[in-house]
Amino acid sequence: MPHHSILDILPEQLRKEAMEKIQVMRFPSGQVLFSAGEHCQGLPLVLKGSVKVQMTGVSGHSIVLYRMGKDDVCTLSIGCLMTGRGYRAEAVVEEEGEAAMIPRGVFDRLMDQSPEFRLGIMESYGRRLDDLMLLVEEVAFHRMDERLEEWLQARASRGVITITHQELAVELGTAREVVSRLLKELERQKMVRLSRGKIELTGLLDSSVLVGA
Amino acid sequence: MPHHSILDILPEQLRKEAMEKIQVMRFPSGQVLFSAGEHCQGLPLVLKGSVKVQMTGVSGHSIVLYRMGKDDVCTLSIGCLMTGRGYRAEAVVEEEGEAAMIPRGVFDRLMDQSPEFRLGIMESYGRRLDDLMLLVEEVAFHRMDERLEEWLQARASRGVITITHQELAVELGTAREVVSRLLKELERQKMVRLSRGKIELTGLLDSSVLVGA
DNA sequence: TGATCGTGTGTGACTTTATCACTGAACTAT
DNA sequence: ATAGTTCAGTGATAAAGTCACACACGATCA
Repeated sequence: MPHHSILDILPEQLRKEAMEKIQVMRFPSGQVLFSAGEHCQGLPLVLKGSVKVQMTGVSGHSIVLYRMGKDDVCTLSIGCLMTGRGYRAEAVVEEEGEAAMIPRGVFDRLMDQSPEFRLGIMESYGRRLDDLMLLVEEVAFHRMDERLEEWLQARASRGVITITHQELAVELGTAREVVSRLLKELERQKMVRLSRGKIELTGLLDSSVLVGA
Repeated sequence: MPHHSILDILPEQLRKEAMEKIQVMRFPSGQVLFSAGEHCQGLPLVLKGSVKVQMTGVSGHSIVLYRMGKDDVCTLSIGCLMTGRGYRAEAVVEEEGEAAMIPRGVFDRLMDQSPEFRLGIMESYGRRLDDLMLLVEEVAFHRMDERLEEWLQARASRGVITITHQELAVELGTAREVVSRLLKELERQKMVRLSRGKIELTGLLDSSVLVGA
């Protein structure tokens, strides 16, 4: 029995009807849920796990746009579902999990019948828009060293992160060399310890702590 | 009698009801429709003119996120309307025009009653999301000289553009000095002629013409 | 008809980031 | 152990961002 905040708020009758037509899919870490150009079959609701959405530019470079986790709705799919256009980005599973697929017909019906469902969808859209606006500002105006430190902090203020420099470069939308150099500098400052495919955070001092003091 | 594609497709009955509660506002060039932090009173539908939406980062720098023109819906307002949060960006009128303001109650009713209206709203969201995704890619991976040339081309492939370097910098999300230098370089290449507050395009050769040949 | 002031533009010096080209180190599979 | 693959480090150079300041243009006012 799939649980998702946007389904749980539905009135009993509608929820039951919807449940019957919803398929739950499991996805292993690393699986590509959809890639650029593909067409959308239904609206995925993330029940468990985490998925990153990234796009690759004409330049061939990629950047991570946002992540989806439990109780998220795949906002991108809504647009593709309603307009029939293909995806512009791709979604890759980071942490294995499962999603409920809402077929087009059920989606239309829920949008029509349930103000709660509509609100959920609109909120999801609003959040994505916000995320992207913030990302634009981040990419356009923030220094790479600060962005890298923030990323590391957000991921784990202490402990070991398993990621390659290349993947980290995609997270930040920069080049692998840049990440390597910045990390080396952090290592010289004793803030991290580096090894192949791993970054150990040892003494990252969040600069905002100093500034905000 | 206001005309807007999302209203014109409504069934007669609903359209009439809506029209009664909609206020049409005129706005002069330069007017700020809303700014960051403000709360939203209703959903603006652009009937005429053009509006640019820009945000200012913590750094103090600004960047233009997208533009709205005839038949556009102010997507940002939807989110603010439904969640009650304040705007994160600001909207400035570029070309004087007018907008129809849909009050919250009418918006809710239209969303509830009209699949056509819903589709229009969702399409609008989808387009914005696409715009922003493209912008992220553009900002993260494209060279400034190319972006500048593209911007000039898109604006007017020939003729005089009235804009300051500072404003152009905000369009591209960069610094004024960078724009000044790139423009000077274009002037040396006889592609533009510069004067205070004006850029005359003389012989801009779109590189895509050459590449695509 | 200058003098003055606000705004826009030009530019040097320097830092940060991106790109290119390559080396070597670390894991994997045989 | 060896060969192949993926990751990481680094020098050289170009592009872009930052800082500081000079100057140019146009409006206004005495």
